[in-house]
Order: sequence, then structure tokens, then C-alpha cells
Amino acid sequence: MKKVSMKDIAKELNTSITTVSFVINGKSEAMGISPATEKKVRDLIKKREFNPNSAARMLRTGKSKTLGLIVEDIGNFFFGNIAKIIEIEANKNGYNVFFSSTENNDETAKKLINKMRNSSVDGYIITATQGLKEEVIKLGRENIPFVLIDRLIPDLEANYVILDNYQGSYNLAKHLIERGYKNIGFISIYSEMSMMTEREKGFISAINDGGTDTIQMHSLKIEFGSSEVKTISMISEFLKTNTALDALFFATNYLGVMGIEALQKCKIRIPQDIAVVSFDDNDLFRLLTPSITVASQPIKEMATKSIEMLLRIIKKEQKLNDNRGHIIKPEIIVRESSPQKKVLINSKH
Amino acid sequence: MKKVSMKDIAKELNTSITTVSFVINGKSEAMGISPATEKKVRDLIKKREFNPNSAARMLRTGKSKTLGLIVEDIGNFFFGNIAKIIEIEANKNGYNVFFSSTENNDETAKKLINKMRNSSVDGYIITATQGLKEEVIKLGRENIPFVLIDRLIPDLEANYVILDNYQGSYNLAKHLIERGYKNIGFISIYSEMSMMTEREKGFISAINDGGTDTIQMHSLKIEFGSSEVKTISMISEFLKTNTALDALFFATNYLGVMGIEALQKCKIRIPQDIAVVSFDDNDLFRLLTPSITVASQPIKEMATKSIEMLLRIIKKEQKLNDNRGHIIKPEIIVRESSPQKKVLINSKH
DNA sequence: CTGAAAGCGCTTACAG
DNA sequence: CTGAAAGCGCTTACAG
Repeated sequence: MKKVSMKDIAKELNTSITTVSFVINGKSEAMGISPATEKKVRDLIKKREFNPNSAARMLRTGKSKTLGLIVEDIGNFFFGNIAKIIEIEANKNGYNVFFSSTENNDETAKKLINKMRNSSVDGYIITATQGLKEEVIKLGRENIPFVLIDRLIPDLEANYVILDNYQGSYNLAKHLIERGYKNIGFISIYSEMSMMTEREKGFISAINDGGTDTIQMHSLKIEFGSSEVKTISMISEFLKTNTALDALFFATNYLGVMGIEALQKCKIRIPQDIAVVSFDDNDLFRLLTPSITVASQPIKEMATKSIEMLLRIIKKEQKLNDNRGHIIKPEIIVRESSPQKKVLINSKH
Repeated sequence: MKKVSMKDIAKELNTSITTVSFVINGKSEAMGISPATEKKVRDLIKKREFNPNSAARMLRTGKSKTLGLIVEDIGNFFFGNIAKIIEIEANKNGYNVFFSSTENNDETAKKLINKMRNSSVDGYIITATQGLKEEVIKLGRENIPFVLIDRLIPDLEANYVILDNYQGSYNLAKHLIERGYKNIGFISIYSEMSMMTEREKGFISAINDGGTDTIQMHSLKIEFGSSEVKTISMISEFLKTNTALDALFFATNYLGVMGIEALQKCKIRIPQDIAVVSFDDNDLFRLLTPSITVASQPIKEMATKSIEMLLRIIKKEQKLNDNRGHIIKPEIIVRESSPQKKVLINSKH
């Protein structure tokens, strides 16, 4: 019933704990354990189903073989799938993964980081919240490896994997303009996070580069964390007071989902009455009738790059916080919600 | 730079490690530490930002304050949201959570359980795979608390939180029958898991209780883990060879999603040509035009009940594997995809 | 080639 | 009221 320890193995084999430890840690050869001894040890380990006690190992080595994954919301399509890939890769490399959701709340995020630090995780992958800078700087000072994913922290050197939000937004807006839309509603949330500010900048640049025609931009910003009901009613209100709109640009996945709900409630048809595009792909956008044009984040690439980078930093193959990272290109997937605009008076194509 | 330990705190205060330990573990009163000493210790702990080394504590006590969450796929809406709630509840109770996805693969699941056991998790919440019985029995023998979620293991006494799949399926099928549908396609996957067998049983019972009219059932079973392309083409094939169908019943969320894609490809309209219902709700089903009638799983209730039960077992407030659990009632959400059937005289085909 | 032993940082039974 | 000390199960420098 009691768990077997290295001592038990050593005793049963009439050898020393040292020898058993060397075998377990693959140091037999380097330490000159005879193949015969090695085999004896291995066989008994298997027979007794011995597994080294991780707490003891952790206490001794200071390494936990555990990673911390802090995302905004694990229940979300994007982060859930990021998490899945990260966990699989971590597992392949002998790591377990703690996870948790910040819900974009600073206090929660700080608590989670500290909670995990007390469990001595070997490294973090973090989706930052707005006020997390201090906490993350502390990690750096203590030399704890971490990689930022999805968003940067302004004025902080770090390792990161982010989307090229500017470019994605620019291209998505440009797509609308090229298709003839001239009164575009930009619906986003109040946020200082690079992710959101870059999307806004990209959108505005595209508008300014709009060419010969003047493109009008109408902007609606929603408080982060507003309830679904509130968000939908704000979007509905926006639609009612801006009747000239011929296209909507949703700056996030969930705004897009709620926006579509608002449009349905207002009996505004896509794309006959208004064109729609959104950041982030999901099942809904793909299967809806009409399907929705999006800037899609390459989830697999983002997850893989971030865990690979973190493992490299942990193994000291890469320096921590050397300000190197990956900027992943989003893909514009054109679907039915943004057809060439039918021009009434002017020439048609 | 070096982490501060209890020894450092004790030395600086000219007291013993014992005293510090008692304060930290809230045993001051029971052990008769004077309030003055207690305060001194607490203040210094805060000042030095001392945090007990979890590895040492774990080695000493054998408790890790860590839970293991093993689900089918964390990237999935249902499991992702289950995970989120479980993590929040666990955190409130001082636990960290390891997670991983089995992808419904036995070998993966076994490996994950063992990997987590070596990290001495204090308890598991497990979405079982088909051949996991042995492994789970082992946990029981070693007195490691666990709660099965979403599916039972046949002939195994355990603690569990599952959906009343039979009832949900029965009610969903009955809804179709009551609305006048008579040729219903039942699309599910090959599986011995209780979850799937119960859904099939519920469906068949509803058909048999169908009343005066004879209800025809047509069944399509798909190999688990078939690719999306394969699944869609199998469903398309099924639709082509069963032209008499007037309704489809999808036994899982993702079959429903792929089924809708198949219907779109085949240019079969919902609900004019065929009615559709599915197990599990999601954004897509809610927002699609037409929206899809579903048997919805109360995610929050399931997650909360399972973590509460696990914590009770860990705290020995409930016996492990006493075969007690919760059977949660699904809710039938009627939407546009299953309207009252228009009856045309009698024959059409 | 292999072993005895220190020490990682805690908790707790025991002693005073 | 408080302290000295054993021991949880490992890893590894040192000795032979």
C-alpha cells in the first residue's frame, strides 16, 4: 500500500540509493554504472512500479517540471485551443501545465501568477492584462522565464508571440474599401492593450489610404466586461443612430458574435443592408448564413511558437527577455458577408 | 536574490522555526503563540515577501494542493467552460489545477493520469475514455480521490456528475415526434460509453412511445475521430440515400456542427426540407439562421457540482467511490429548426 | 565502479 | 509559551 521509494529499490537490490538515482536520471554511463547493474535496477523499478517522488526532486533541484498558463478565458475558442496545443507540447517535453483565466482582471492575474510562483512553476505563458507590468517585471528580476502571448505590455522588453494586429486590421478594412464600402462602423472596446490599439491604428490607416473616395468612419467603443445584454443594446443603439452605415468592422471575436445578434434583433440583413467583417475566426462565422469574412489568427502556429520559445528559455538556449518574439501574420478569409457593394447610380463592375 | 525561508524569518526574529511554522499554518492559538509574537512574525513575513516552499511542504505532508483535470478536449466549448469554472472554484479553495486533453484516446488518458500522479495531485476530475477502467480502479485502490464527469465507466462504482442523457435524448426526440416528424435520422458515433448508449436508448424509447403513428428511425454511426471531411461526406451520403427523412437528430455537438455543414453543401434547407435538433448548445446553434433546437447541458451546474464533490472527498467529508453522484437534467431549448411539420395530404415521395 | 552522507525547506511530536 | 530535532525522498559532491 505504501509508495515505494528509491531506498526500497536500493535495499532490495543490495545496492545504494546513489546507484538507483543515477540509473533513473540516465547518468549510468557518465557515472560508470555497469550495464548489468543498470538492467537489474531498471527491471525492479518496472516491477515495483516505482516513480520518483516529484516533491522531493523538486525540493532538491528547485525545478518543478511545471509550467503556468495564464489566459484571458480558457472557455473561449481561441484560448481553449491555444491551451490544448500548449499542453500537448509541454507534455511531450515532460512538463505538466497549470492553467487559469484572468477574465482580463488585473487583481486576478496577479494572484494567479503569485499562486503559481509559490508552486514554483518553471515558466509562464501569459496573456497580460492592462496593469500587469509590475508583476511581470518582478518575474524578470527573479529570472523566472515567461513568454507573453496575444498581447504585449507597453514599454516592456520581453519574449512574446503576438498577432500582427495592425496588418490584420489594415487588410480587413482595406478589403471592405476595395469592395466599395464607404461608411464603415468600427466597433471595439476601450483598451490600452497593444492588441486593441494596433487594430484601431490599422483600421484608421486603411481608411486614410482609402484612395480617391472619402471613406467615413464611425466608431463605437464598449466598456470591457459589459454584459452581453448591455453590449447588444449598445450596438443596436449605434445602428439606429448611424443609418448611413454600409459596413461593420468588429474588432474582436465576441463583439462580432454579439453584433450579429444585435443585427438579427434589429432585422438588419447581412449583407443586403450592411456588410460585416470581424477579427478572429470561429465555427459560427464559418457556418452562419451568410458566412462572415474574418481576419483569422493561426492558433496552432501561435501556440507552438510560444511553448517552444518558453522551453528554449528554460533550457537556457535563449536569453530571457531579450525582446525577441514572433509576430504572426493573420489571414483574411473572405466569405459571404462582404460582397462587392452594389452601386446604384455610378458605374457597376 | 535568494528566496527567503522560514529559517531566515526565525533567525531575524530570534525565535524558532516552529513558531514561524505555527503562525503560517494558523495554529498560533491552538499552540499558544502570544499575539505579540504572532504579529511580529506576520509583519516580517509580509515585509520579506516570504512564501512557504510548496515542494518542501508537499514532501513533508504528502499533499500537493493540486488537482488534475482530464477532459476530452479543452478546446471544445463544453469542456473549456467546464474547465474555467472548475479552476475558479479550485483556486478559491487554495488549489492549482493541472489540465489535459485525452482526445478520447485511452493511451493518452492513461499516460496523463500517471504523469499527474507522479506530481502527486490530491484528486482528479476525469472525463473517462472507453478503456480507462483499470487505471481508474487503480486510483481507487490507492485511495486517490476522483470524480467522473460527463461519462460513467460501466460496472464501476465511483463518484460522478453526469447528464441525464437518456432523458435529454428522449425529450428531444419526443419534441420532434410531437411536431409531426415521422422519418427521423439518428446520427451518432460508435461508442460503448454510457453517454452515447444512453442517448441512443432515449431516442429509441421515444420512437417506440411514438403513439399511434409509426415513426421510422434511420441510423448513421460514424467512427470516433473521423476527420471533418470524412464525417461531412458520410453525412452527405446518408442524406442522399435516405431521401424520406424529414428530421435529423445529432447525438453530439460537433456532429451537429458538421451535419449543418453537410446540409449546406447538399443544398438541403433547414427547416423547409428537413428539421434538425442536436445535443449540446453552442453559439453557432443559437445564432444560426435558422437557430437550432437543442438539449442543452447546464455547464455551470455540472462543473460546480463536480469540484464541490471532489473537495468534499479530499476533505474526507464524503466517502470515495460510494457510488454517489449527480445526474443533471438537460434543458430542451426549442428554436427555429424544428417547427410544427406542415402536413401535405399524405404522400409526397 | 559504488556507497555514505549532507542538505533542499518544511511539519510536527516531543521536551521543557 | 517556545525550541531542538527528526524525517519526508530525493540529488550530488566527495570519498574510496
